[in-house]
Amino acid sequence: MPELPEVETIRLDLNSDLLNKKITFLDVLSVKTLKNGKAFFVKSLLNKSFSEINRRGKLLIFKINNDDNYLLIHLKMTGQLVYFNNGKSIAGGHSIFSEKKTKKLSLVESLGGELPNKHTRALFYFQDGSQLFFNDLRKFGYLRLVKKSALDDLIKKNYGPEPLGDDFNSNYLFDKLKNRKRNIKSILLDQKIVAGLGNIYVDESLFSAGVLPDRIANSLEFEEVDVLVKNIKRIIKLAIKYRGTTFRDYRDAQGRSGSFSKFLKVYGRESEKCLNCEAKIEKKKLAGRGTHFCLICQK
DNA sequence: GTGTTTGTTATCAA
DNA sequence: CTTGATAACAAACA
Repeated sequence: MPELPEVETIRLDLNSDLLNKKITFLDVLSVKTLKNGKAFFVKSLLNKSFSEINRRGKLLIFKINNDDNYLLIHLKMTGQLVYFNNGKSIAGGHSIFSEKKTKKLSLVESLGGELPNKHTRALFYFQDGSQLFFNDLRKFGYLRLVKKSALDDLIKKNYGPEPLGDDFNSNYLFDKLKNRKRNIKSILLDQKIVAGLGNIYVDESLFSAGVLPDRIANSLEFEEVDVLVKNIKRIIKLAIKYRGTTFRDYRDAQGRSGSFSKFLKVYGRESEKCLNCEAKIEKKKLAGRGTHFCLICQK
């Protein structure tokens, strides 16, 4: 599922390729995917172009040239942004197929054939012939146009610091934890506390920090919080470097493919042997999520 | 038919 | 008011 590193990878790719290209055609195939009225949405974007693409947590923020509105795109669990330009393709987000199944497939095949397909919820055509598809199997993702003031309000209200920001540090997190009785995993999943972590990176960070996911927040010593923060930053940086875990682009010929999957130490390794000790990786449900951990390495 | 997958919000309870 | 826990959303797969 796209978390911060996957969304950041998409952002960087799109930023280098589709800025300032006029939108010559767009269509919304699933009205439910829009948070605005369709007519307003189409009218607001047609013949416009994006001047920059930013990100806050897992939310993509497209700035529009000469316009007050911003286009927000959230991929939620199964959203993808697929960009085609001159035969080269860039895909981002969650694949609807498992990794094993997609390995031998081309991009188009992995998406189930030609685009748009039955999961395409919106599409953009640009002046140079390039195309952007928003696919979302489960329809949790959305596209939304908002004014600057509304954008500022919703970010202030819903988003804590970026994990790689200087304002996300040991003192900050320790302060957030000291009066909380929730488990540490649910705290780290809370976007208001730190914006961008999801199930995979929380499990990985807690494992590397040696902290059990069901530890009560206020039971963590400062030293443990310090180690946790350092590991979150390290893992998020590494995951961005390797273009994310669920992200797959198919430009292997250009040598730009890469995946963080090979660095995963606990996520998806239920009942396999721990990479640090001889114990088996445990899995249980916590905070409503599949949660992976090692009983020996994490205290 | 059942359980599982998870980002975010709504809802309810304490 | 705050906090925390859980259901709901949706679709596909094992």
